[in-house]
Amino acid sequence: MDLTPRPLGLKSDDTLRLVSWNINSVRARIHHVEHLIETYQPDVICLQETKAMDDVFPSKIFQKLGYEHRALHGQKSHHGVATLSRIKHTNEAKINWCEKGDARHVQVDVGGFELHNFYVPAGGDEPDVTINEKFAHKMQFLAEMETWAGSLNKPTIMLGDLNIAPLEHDVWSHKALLKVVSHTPVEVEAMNRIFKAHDWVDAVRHFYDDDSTKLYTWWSYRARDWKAANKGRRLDHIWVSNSLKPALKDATIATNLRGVEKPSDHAPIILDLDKSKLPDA
DNA sequence: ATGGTTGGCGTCCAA
Repeated sequence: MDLTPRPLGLKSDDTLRLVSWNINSVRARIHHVEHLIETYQPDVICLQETKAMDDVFPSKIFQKLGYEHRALHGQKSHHGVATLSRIKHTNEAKINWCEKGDARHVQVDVGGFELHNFYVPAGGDEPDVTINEKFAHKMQFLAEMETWAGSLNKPTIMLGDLNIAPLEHDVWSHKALLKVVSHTPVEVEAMNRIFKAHDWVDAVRHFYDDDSTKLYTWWSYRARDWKAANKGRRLDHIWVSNSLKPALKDATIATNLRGVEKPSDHAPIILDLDKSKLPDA
């Protein structure tokens, strides 16, 4: 079975290509980044779970590959996000979600929109806020995102590892996962509230709008054969303001990068935007 | 079948 939803067409000069990828350690997988860049030539790369402080982030390698503009929000051992760009970005900022000091967000202005790169807490094993502090943290994070989304007043793209698979066909088995953190109704409802708090478009599902199409971005390391089992979940997302909808060109999930040696457990997700239909930068 | 694997300044934790 071919897991790639649909290959992207050749990248043309009028395309702005965005990638979001939970890389699970940027240092362990720097060659995978090089492979991603060779294959797709993205203009902007948003990474999550970089697991590296800014002083050990492989900035020189990205510089050499043409990503001169970097917004790093790193943390030792855990979390960490980074937005790397070939085009100039401005107004770099970080939000301290849940007042925990975790490196789970970085934003920039680029390409005529605000770009927010997120790593939402996974939430632990037990979907019960009264006994699982990690799940309580996840729910609080989502509540803060709802308020944040309601306050947006510019064309915005938000993306990253949101650690929720909202739709029935965003998981391999809706029924089997109803009580599994990432697909519980309480999480999906919280995600839907964020979706309603701003005029969002789910930019990846937009190109596969037949809701019966299974789309996954993550496959557990624990499966003997991830591809054969194909018990995936769509945990990674790109949402764009409705005002940016005319610029949407194509999207895909780069499952080839889940199949390489020592892969991340997440595949990159890729969005192509029509530069001529974006607001002036 | 409640297992299984991965990365990190790590000898367990979080994912």
